[in-house]
This record gives sequence, C-alpha cells and structure tokens, in this order.
Amino acid sequence: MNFLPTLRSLVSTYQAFEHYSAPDVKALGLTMTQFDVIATLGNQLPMTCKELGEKTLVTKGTLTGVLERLQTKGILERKINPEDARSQMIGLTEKGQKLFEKVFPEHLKHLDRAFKNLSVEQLKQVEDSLNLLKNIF
Amino acid sequence: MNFLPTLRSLVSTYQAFEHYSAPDVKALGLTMTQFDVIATLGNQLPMTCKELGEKTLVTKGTLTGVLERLQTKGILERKINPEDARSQMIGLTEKGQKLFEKVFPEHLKHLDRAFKNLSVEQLKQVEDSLNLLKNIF
DNA sequence: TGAAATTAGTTCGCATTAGTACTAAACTAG
DNA sequence: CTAGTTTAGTACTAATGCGAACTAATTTCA
Repeated sequence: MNFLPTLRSLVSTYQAFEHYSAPDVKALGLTMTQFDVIATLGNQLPMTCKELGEKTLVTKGTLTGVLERLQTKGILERKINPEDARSQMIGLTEKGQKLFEKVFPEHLKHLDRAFKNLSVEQLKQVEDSLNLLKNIF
Repeated sequence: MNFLPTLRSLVSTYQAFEHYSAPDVKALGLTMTQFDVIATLGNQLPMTCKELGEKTLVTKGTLTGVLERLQTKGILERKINPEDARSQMIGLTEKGQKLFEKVFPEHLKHLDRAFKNLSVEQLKQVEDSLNLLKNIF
C-alpha cells in the first residue's frame, strides 16, 4: 500500500525537469508548450492539429490558443488540407524553421548538461522503470 | 546523447498519472491542486502559506487563488499568526476535515487499484530510478 | 536605533490546461 | 441519396501556473 513515496518522486521529478528546462526555453523567448510544438514541427512535413496534439500531448482546446499565438508571431502557418476540408496542415514558416534550427540544438545542449550525469545503463533503467509505472495507469 | 526517449517517458508517465487520478478527484468535486492542499492539511496542525506551498509544490502566486476558492467553500480558514503578522496559519475547518476524511481514503483506494500491479521491489526500483533522474536537474 | 535587506502574501499579466458545447465537413448505412 | 454519426477544429468557462511588481511586517546590522 505504500506507493505514496513513489508517487511523490514522480511528481517532484517531473517538476524538477520543468524547472530545469523552462528557464532555458524562456530565455529563447518561448514557453515550454510553444517549444514543444516547434520541436515537433521542425524538420517534419506539415501535419494536422490532431496529429500535433497527439505528439505533444496537448489537448486540442489548448492547441488552438498556442497555435494562434505562434501564428501571430509568424512562426507557423496553416494551410488548407486538400484531402479533408475539416482539417488544416500546420507547418513552420521560414522564420519558424530558422527559429527551430537555432533553439532546438541549443536546448538539447542544455538538457545534455544534466543527462550526461547518467550512464547509458542508468538511462535505460530509468526509462524502463518509467514505462513500468506508466503501464499501471 | 540519447536521453529523449527517457524524457518522453517521464512526461507521458506523469500525464498518465494525471489522467488516471484527476477524474476520480473531480468526481469528488475537487481539482487536483485542491485535493493536494486538503490532503496536505488533513490531520495536520495549521501551517503557513509558505509551508503549504513547499509541501504541495504550488507557487505562492497560485496558492493565493486556490486557498481563496477553498475558503469560499468553507473548507479552510486562515488564522492570524501571533508569532509573525506577515503570515497566516491555514487549517481545515470542521467541514474541511470531514471532507478530508471522506475523499482521502477514497482516492487512495483508487490509486491502490493501479499500484497493486507493482510488487514491493518494483515500487522501490521505480522510486530509486526517479530519484536518480531527479538529482541530475 | 534606524536605514536597508528579507520575508510572507497578494495582485497582475500572460499562457496553459481540461472539458464541454458548438460548427462544419466527411463518412456510413440503409 | 440522405439521415445519422463521426471527426477536426473553435469558442467558452473555470482553474492552474509562473514570474514580476507590490505591500506590509520583520530582521539585520552598522
């Protein structure tokens, strides 16, 4: 019955990651969610809102506002999907692509400064443990 | 350099927990944060806003609103701290205590239905892995 | 003691977040 | 072919969530 410490570890680890990652992303002028969207769209063919939501784990209601703000900034554009008029194809603009090429490797470097403290084996063990945990829910 | 799968596992596991836990809490008429606050205050002596924020990992700016809404519902009360007029002592009202005694065990049972799928050893392994990960940030 | 620095909490701006209802388009059965 | 259903995305509400600026109370220290 004593799963509470494990649960606490999950929540605090997630928050630790957020607190480590967010300031670096913010310094690049983006929120975590915006970065996530740009990172997902970068070097990819345009995709629908639904697809983007699935990859970023952002619900569609939230995505509308996020995309709107990024579109206002000229970072992404929506094109009509000739296959299905209900949906749109969302992709980075040239400006967005440039931004992606700048911020993505930079943030990866920031993350790597933390993750280099784990060995390949530890990384694998952590991933396995997390997947074990994920599958109970 | 390949920590991205681990990171993805962390985020998706956290979300899986939220999606498992939140509907049950919501069915009890509370948000996750509100439940967290009530669970933290339950069976405890009143504490300051700062203390509560540290235990629940909620920042003070957010906490103000959360506490205000719970106070409006008559679930908690703020008392003057005679030791330090800058702070307040926050505790559950009788109504809040009753709510705690009802919802906390109920939600624990819900969580236990998931966690019973892990052995004691697995639970320990997951916790250790998470702490390993947490400490790199 | 008394100015300066800290601390506790509130307020505000901005961005998420989930969820529900809603619109329009596309699909599916009969 | 058309009514009913499903799907994609938007509009809206309520609640977080963070950070920075602000107020009031307290502590520090010269």
